[in-house]
Amino acid sequence: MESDHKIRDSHKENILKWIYDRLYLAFGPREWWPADTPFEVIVGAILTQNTAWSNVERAIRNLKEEGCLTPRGFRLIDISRLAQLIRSSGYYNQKAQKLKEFVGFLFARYKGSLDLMFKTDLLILRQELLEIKGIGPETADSTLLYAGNFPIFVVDAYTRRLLSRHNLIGEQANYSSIQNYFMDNLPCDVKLFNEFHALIVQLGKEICRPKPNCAICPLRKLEEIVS
DNA sequence: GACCAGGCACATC
DNA sequence: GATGTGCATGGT
Repeated sequence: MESDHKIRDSHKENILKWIYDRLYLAFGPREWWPADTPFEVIVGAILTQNTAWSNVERAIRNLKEEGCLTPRGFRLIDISRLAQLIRSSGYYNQKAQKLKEFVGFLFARYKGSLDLMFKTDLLILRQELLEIKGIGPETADSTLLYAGNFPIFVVDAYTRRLLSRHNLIGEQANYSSIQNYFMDNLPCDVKLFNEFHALIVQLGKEICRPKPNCAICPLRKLEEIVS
């Protein structure tokens, strides 16, 4: 029984390694997250919720031009002005509120310092982030991995789609079960988690979304090894 | 003009 | 616990 699990687990491990290798070969290092500072990563993670990244880029550009893309800048800026600057990212009233919630937390708990915040134990900090209104599991994990360099796997719509399309997870799989699928079957490595998630997003954006084109998909032979 | 995009909170049953 | 709904812009 236990050996059955081991066989299954090593199979999963091999599939994940296979997927990673193919994606890395196809797309190369992604060098994520596309941002200049950890704070910009967090802001981008909130702004990209259910929104195309191109819409977020415009918002980030506005924030930089305004010179307010810092914890202190966000603390001081009027929320209606903030909403106006991030308008292109959609849901701008909600997102302005979320950004204010986050910096409110950052100052109340960590004196406005991300360095201090990221000195906290991973699981404790993750829980704290999840308690902030507007930060759910994906935003929390993006923050932890891409801004804080913590070894945690980010699950998003692309990840879910990839696994369910290839029948690697059930229809009903929730966030943490998908996250565990990766983290239980991969070495716990920040660089690997960073690169893998970025590659999955690249696959979704470049190959699957524009027009599903299996002929050029780097994973087109996946079915053959998933048996 | 419909449909989609790197979610999340909240209401209702 | 599952399911539905509001939030909103810009690209295809």
